[in-house]
Amino acid sequence: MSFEKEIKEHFLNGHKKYLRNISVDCIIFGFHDNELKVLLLHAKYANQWALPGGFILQQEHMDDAAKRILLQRTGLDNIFMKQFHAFSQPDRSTKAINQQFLKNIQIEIKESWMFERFISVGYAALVDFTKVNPTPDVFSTTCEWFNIHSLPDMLLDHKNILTTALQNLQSNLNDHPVGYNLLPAKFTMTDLRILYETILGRTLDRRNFQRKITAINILKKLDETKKGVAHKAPSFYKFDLKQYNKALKTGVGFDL
Amino acid sequence: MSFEKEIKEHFLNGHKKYLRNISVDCIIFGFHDNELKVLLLHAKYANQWALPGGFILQQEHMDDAAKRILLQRTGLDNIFMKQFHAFSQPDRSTKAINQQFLKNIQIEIKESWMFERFISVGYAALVDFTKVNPTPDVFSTTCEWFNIHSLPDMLLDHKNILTTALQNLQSNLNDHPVGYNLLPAKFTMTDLRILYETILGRTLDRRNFQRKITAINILKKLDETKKGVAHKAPSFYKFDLKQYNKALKTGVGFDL
DNA sequence: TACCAATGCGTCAAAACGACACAATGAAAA
DNA sequence: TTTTCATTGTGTCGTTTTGACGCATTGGTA
Repeated sequence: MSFEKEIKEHFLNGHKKYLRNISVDCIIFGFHDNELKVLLLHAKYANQWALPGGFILQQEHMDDAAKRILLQRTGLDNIFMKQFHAFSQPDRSTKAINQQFLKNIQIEIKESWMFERFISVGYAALVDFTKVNPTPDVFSTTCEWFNIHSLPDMLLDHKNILTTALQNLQSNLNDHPVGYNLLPAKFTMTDLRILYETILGRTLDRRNFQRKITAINILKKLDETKKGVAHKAPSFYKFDLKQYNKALKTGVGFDL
Repeated sequence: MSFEKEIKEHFLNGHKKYLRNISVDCIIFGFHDNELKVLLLHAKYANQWALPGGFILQQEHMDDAAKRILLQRTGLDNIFMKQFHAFSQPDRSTKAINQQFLKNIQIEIKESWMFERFISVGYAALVDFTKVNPTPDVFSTTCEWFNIHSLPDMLLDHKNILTTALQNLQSNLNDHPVGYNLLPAKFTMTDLRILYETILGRTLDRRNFQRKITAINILKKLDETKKGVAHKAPSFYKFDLKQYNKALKTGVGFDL
């Protein structure tokens, strides 16, 4: 199917394939160069950046829709995603943007489910930056990482969604471990601490952090040390996946 | 408009008034006789109990839809409600129940937006039991309070939604104060503690509870004491609403 | 070979916590 | 009227947790 035909089909008959008035937006966090980053798409012609998003198939669980979108944008599978909020301001409509989009590719459509208001449910994911292959969707030109402290102008309420996701991540940090998808398989204690510091936006005492994080028993210290670093060689750690997942579910009660 | 006409209009043209494929369910908690209760509706003909729910008007914020539903079922206004989760299993459809409902009132409708799948967003409210005037909707026969420990069979996944709401309430209890809508304006320390114990499902040390709850500074001790009680007359307290709301927003970090 | 920055482990005082003691209260019982 | 007694208000005490920081060790680098 040609691009034009595909778009036309989506605008005219997409509502048979997808649920109406509801969409999913994904906040895909990555960690690189000691910076927390988020993956954004550049919407064609709108000249604005947007969260990767999509719709829910008629017979699809919303969690699966979010994972499908993540897979399409990053190539990553089997990533833990968490729904955090539904955004429902009455003016959440991309009608004008979609009409401009259609005008630019010279397709004329009068009525479409895509012109209606959408309630969007936000899903957050934490992924390994290095494993991601950023792939734009048909409505976008590029797909890029942004440092969460230098975000561009964004579509609709997407910046608000992103901020909410970040706050959610921060407030969950005390009860739920973080890092499995964000760090390489082997990492140093400093790597992990800097990840926590980056998410929280403040420094943590190196020695107290080590005491607390080891106390919750989600780490395995390896015999191996990091080579080729100046000064004392730090030990490598890896996550005890069984304990890690247990902690994810039941929660750990520790304060950083 | 007659009942039949109203129903027919709702099934045939409701999708012009409301958003499609998305609904709101309200978990309305009340506190009475030292028991945590929840308000349920008895669905006509389905012979099952259900959460009070409804749909979102085309130009309405979902939060407002939840408040509108709460007002209609309880007569209460200005109550703090919080969205806690969106439920999206593909089999969330009341098609069979709605068709049975229509058959019983002898209305024949082939196609309707009401037969489609709905994603439902759960909202929780904590209300003053004594101020509630339970009012069933057009799809229900009665509206009653149930102790959360003796719930009846419920429609679809409503029991799961309710359980999730309760867990949410419990896990928020450490960070956010509770009680303003659940207790009378003046209450004793024991009243408040029993509320906390009821929500958490476990006992709390009377003296330590008092120490901790006073530490977060949301209470004002009144000069008045409770009259007509056997044994020592306890002081009345009321919430310092300014501090209470501040604590609701920013969170208090205390462990019970 | 000396330097030096980062690591790993430990210390210590202050605060928080759980468990519990005890006097004060005031309606009910004797 | 006096005694009883469940409940309240406040305080104690030993333990644990917390935050802040000291210091010897390590291993590449100057």
